Amino acid sequence: MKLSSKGRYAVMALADLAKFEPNEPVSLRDISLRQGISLDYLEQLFLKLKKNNIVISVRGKKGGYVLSKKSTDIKISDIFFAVEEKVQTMGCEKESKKGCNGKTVKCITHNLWDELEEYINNFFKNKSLEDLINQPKINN
Amino acid sequence: MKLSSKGRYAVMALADLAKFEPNEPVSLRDISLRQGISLDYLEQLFLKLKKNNIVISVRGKKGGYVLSKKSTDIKISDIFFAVEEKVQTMGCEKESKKGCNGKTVKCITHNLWDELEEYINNFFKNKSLEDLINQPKINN
DNA sequence: TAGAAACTTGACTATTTTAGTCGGGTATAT
DNA sequence: ATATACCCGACTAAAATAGTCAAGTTTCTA
Repeated sequence: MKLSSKGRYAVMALADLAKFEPNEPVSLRDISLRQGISLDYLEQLFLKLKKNNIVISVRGKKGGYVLSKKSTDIKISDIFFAVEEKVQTMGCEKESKKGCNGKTVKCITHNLWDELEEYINNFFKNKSLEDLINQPKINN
Repeated sequence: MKLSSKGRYAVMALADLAKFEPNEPVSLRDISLRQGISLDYLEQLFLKLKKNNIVISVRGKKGGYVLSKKSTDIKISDIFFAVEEKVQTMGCEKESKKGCNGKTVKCITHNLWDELEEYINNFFKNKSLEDLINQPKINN
C-alpha cells in the first residue's frame, strides 16, 4: 500500500502556493524550483486543480496561480479528489448488493475495507491547507 | 492511492482459514475455491505468512495450514507486515535528518504524511482476525 | 508592437509495480 | 505407489506511475 506522488505533489505545491504571496499569482516555475517538482508535471496537476476550483489561473507575463478560497477552506480531501487520487481499498464495488469476486455474497473482509476507507477519508477531511502552513517549526 | 490486493488477499485467506476448521489443517486449494483467489498466488502469500509465524504448515496429504495462535492475537497489522505490505506515504525517508527531494530541509508536507502513516497503522493494529469473523451478519 | 513569461492541452513514453503463472521440486497419509 | 498438499524460485503480461514533449494561446512590458 503506497500513496502515489501525484497527491503528495499536489499538496506540496498548494502548500507552497499558500505560503508564498497570498496576494499576487505564483508561477509554476517558482514552485517547481522551490519544491523540486518537474514543471511539466506541475502543469498537469494544476490543470486539474483549476478545473476543480481549487485555484484560479492568471495568464500572461506576471501570471500564475492563486488559491480560489482561503487556505482554511481548502481541505486535503478536496485536493486529493481534484487530482483523482481516490482512496480505494477494494477491488469489489463499494455498495454493490451483488457481492465480490464474482460471488453472490460480500467477501469476508468487505466491511473492513469499507471502514478503512472511511477512516482515511476522515483524516483528509479534517485537515486544511492552513493546518500545514501553520505548523510549529518547518523551515522550507 | 490504492491498496493492493496482496494485503487484501492475505487477510481474506486468513479470515477464511480462521473460520473453517479451527482444528484440522485447511488446504490452500479449499481457500482458493471458496475465496476465488489463484492457488499459485496463495502459495506465495502463505510462504511469507509462515516465515512470519502467522501460520503453521502441515505437509503431505490431508495437510494444509493452521493459525499459529488464537485469532484474537493476530492483528491485521501483523498480516500486512508479513506479506510486505508496508503503509508508505512518502518518497522521502521517514526519520532522515537530511531532508526530502534532495533538499536540505524537510518538505512542507513531511509531517502530514508521517501523521497519516501513524494513523493508518493504528487502524490495523487495533483490529484482530477475530474481529472480522465475529461480525454481525456476513454470510460467506 | 515585438518578445518574453506564463498558462493550456493533448499525446507520448520509460520505468516500476502488481498480480499472477509456470515448472519443478519434497513430504506424508492411505 | 500415488495422490495430495506444501515448497520455492523464476518468469511475465498488464496496468499504473511519473514524468516528457510539442505546439499552442494569452497578456504584460519595454
